[in-house]
Amino acid sequence: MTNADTASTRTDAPRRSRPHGKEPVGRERILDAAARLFVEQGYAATTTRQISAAVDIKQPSLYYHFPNKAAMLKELLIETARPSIDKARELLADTSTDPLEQLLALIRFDVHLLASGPSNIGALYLLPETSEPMFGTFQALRQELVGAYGALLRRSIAAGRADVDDPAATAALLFSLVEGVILRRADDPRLDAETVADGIEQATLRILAARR
Amino acid sequence: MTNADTASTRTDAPRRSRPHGKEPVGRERILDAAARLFVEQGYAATTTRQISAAVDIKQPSLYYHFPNKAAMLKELLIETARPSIDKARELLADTSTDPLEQLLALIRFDVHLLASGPSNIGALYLLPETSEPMFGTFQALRQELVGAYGALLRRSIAAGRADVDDPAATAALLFSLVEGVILRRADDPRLDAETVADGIEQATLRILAARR
DNA sequence: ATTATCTATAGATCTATAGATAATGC
DNA sequence: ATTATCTATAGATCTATAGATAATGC
Repeated sequence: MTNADTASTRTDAPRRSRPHGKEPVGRERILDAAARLFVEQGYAATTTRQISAAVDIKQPSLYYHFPNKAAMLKELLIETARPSIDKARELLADTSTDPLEQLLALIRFDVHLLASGPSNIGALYLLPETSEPMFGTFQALRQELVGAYGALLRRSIAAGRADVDDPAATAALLFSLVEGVILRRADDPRLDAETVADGIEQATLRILAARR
Repeated sequence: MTNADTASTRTDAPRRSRPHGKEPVGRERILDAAARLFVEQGYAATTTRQISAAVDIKQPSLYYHFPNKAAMLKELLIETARPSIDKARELLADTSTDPLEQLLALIRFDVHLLASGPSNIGALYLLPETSEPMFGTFQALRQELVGAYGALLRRSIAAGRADVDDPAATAALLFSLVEGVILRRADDPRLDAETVADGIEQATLRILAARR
């Protein structure tokens, strides 16, 4: 990661070998292809051969980049959840801002993440395989995110910015409202992220009996 | 299906043969076992051998009851969606009742369906395989249900019982709020159906700026 | 005769490993 | 020497069909 002393040419791309006259495929392109296929067909129904064909290499060549198929899904799950987690931690650390606005910001951030990008990447979260112990790191991150919704909601209530009966249940409900974007996008792939975010923000304000 | 003239004994169970001294397994028990496995492991990851073992028969014996594995999922999807569809049609046909109360009744009905029962049966809806053309009948039923949410919401607005900007988007949002129960139940298997239904009803009333 | 099962198995995969090899960078 | 690929293949499935057979109901 420390390539400060390699900044010699115009490009800062890592210098790698290029066998057979082509650029090496690299983990990223493989993960992109795997993500698309996992989302469309599911994890178990996607074969390593399909993934390799999508990036134009032979099936066993995948194993140079990943120890096994599950490692691809694991990396995808964690990398997809990472931005939300980072955002949540950042917001939680800042106690000088209106917590209701922070909660709304986190919700908008997550909605954009789920409603943007070429494929419905959030659908990875819905794969039945994600509940297997091997993906525990991802599950923990997702629970941390639910926890952040709860914490920001409790702070909002304490600040007199929101009024709900059961904060924990409401946090879970808001979270499922956000993740529901995955389902809505599956039903209608042309959903506009901004429009959906507006609608969910509006609904959130009403659910919390809040106004800005 | 016409067994009116077979009502001779105390039991009205269909008379079937019982090979090997045991009761025949029957489609229902096979479907129950398949549902549980599909929900836990996913469709593709569940083998016909696992299903047959769960009902204590050999793998090829399944093919006496079903032409193939997909037929099991197809029947499960349609049968699981059926009660909601029936309820929705019944409500839509009755134009003499307050549409807001009808919408709330449909929502409660669906929440109970998704939050009750021993296994998270609604998780079948989230399987990536459901989007394949072979399950088009199920997809159509599910869209009919979304349509019913929209119709009842528009009637509620027309009756001055609800106030929202974008009825179609709000209907989709409410629907995803209800289906979100599947995700919440996956996170916390001990969820109480009645409590969840109360919370979602409360949230719905606020989202619609309605009161009873 | 019908129902519901069984055994045996064909044929088609699928994941992952072993070992060879070509291009690259030092 | 290292990187990133390839070919060949082992070993383990997995779905579905064919054909036999035992229990049942008429």
